[in-house]
Amino acid sequence: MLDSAALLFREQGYGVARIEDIAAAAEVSVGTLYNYFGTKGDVLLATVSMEVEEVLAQGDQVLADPPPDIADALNALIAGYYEHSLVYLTKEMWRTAMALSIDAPDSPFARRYTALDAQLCNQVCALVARLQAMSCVRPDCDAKRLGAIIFNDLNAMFTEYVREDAMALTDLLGAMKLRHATWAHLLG
Amino acid sequence: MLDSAALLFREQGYGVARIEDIAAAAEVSVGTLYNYFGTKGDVLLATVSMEVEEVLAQGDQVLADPPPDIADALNALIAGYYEHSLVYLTKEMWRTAMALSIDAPDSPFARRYTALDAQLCNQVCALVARLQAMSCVRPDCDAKRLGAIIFNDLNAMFTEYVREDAMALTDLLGAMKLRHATWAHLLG
DNA sequence: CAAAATAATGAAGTTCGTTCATTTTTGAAG
DNA sequence: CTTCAAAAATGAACGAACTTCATTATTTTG
Repeated sequence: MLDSAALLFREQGYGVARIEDIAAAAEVSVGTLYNYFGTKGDVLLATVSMEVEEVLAQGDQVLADPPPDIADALNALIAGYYEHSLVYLTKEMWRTAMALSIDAPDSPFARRYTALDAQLCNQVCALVARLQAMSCVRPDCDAKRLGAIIFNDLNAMFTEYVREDAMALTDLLGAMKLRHATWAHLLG
Repeated sequence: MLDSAALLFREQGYGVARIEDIAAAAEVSVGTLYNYFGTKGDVLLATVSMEVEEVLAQGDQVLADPPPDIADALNALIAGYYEHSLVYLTKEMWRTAMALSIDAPDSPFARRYTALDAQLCNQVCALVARLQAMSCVRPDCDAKRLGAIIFNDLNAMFTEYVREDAMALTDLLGAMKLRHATWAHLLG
C-alpha cells in the first residue's frame, strides 16, 4: 500500500492521486486502506517518516566524528539533509506535509512531523556542542540556543527551496555555504 | 463583507465559517462575495494584509530612530510584531494562512503573503544595517545575511507560538529576549 | 467443527467552495 | 421621462473525493 501510495504521490501529486487510485494500485479496497491509515495525510506521513529517519541516521554518522572545522562540519550534516530530501518525496509532497502539520497541529500526523523536526534540530545542537567540546566553537555560547538558531534558519531556507519549483538543489547548497561561512566567522 | 468575514473567522474559525454564513452576515449573496474575492482564502488574506501592513508601519517608526543597543533595538521591532499579531487574526487564522501559502505557493494568495514576509525580513535587515552604521554592530558582517538569519529564527519561533494554542504571548516574548541576548553577545 | 475475533469490502453519504445564466440596478445620453 | 448598455448582484445547482460503516470473508482459537 505504502509503495503504491508513494509512487502515485510522486507521479501524479498528492492532490491528484485519489485514495481510490491508491487502493486500486495496491490491489486492496478503499476500506482496507482506511483500516491502516486514518487519513490521506497519514499515508503521506509514512513516507515523510522514512525520509527523515534515514536522514537522522546519516546525521548520526556525522556526529560520531565531525570534521574539526565549523563550516565543514555544518556542511557535512546539512548537505546530507538537503541532498536526501527528494529521495522519497517531491517538493509538492513536502509542501503538503508542511501545510498539514501547520493547519492541524494537534493531529497525530502533525505531532509526529513536529517530533521529527525537533530531532533534526537536536542533531544540529549536538553538533555545535560537539564542536565546542573540540574547541572549534567559542565556549561563551549556549550550544542549544545556537543550534536552534542555525536550524531554524536552515529550515527556512529549505522551506523556500521547497516552495519554489524553479529553485535547484545547487542554489540551496550555495546559500547554505554562505550561511556556514557566516557562522564560522562569528563562532570560530 | 470583510468585517463580517473577519468576525466570523475569529468567532467560529476559518474552517467552520462557511462562505454562505459570511455572505449572510454581510447581507449580500454568495455570488456577490465571489465578485470581490476569488477564493475563500483571499478573504483571509485581506485580513492578514491589514495585520502586516500595520505592523510594517509600526516597524518603520522603530527604524527611524532605533535604540542604540542591539538587544533593545531588536526588542522594540520584534515585540511590536508579536504583540500586534492577534489584533485582527487568531492563531487558527495564522495557521490557515501559513498552510495555504505553503500548499499553493503560486496562487495570488501565496505570492502576496510571501511578499509581505519578505518586507518584514527586509525591515530586520535594515535595522541591522542601521545599527552597524551607528557602530552598535561589528562592521565585519553582512547586514543582509545577518538580518535574514535573525528573521528566519524569529519567524520560526512565531510559527511555533501559533501552532501551540497553549503557548502564551509572554512565553514567546521571553524566548525572544534570550535570542536577542545571544545576538548582542555575538555582534556587540 | 464451531465460533469468536480479526480483516476486507465498496457503495453511499456528506459537505462546502465555486460557478454562471439570469435578473436587477445604475447612470449617462437623448 | 425614457432608453439602454454596462456593471453588480443573485442563489440554485454542481462536483468531487475523502470517509464511513454495515456487511461479508477470512483466520485463529478451543
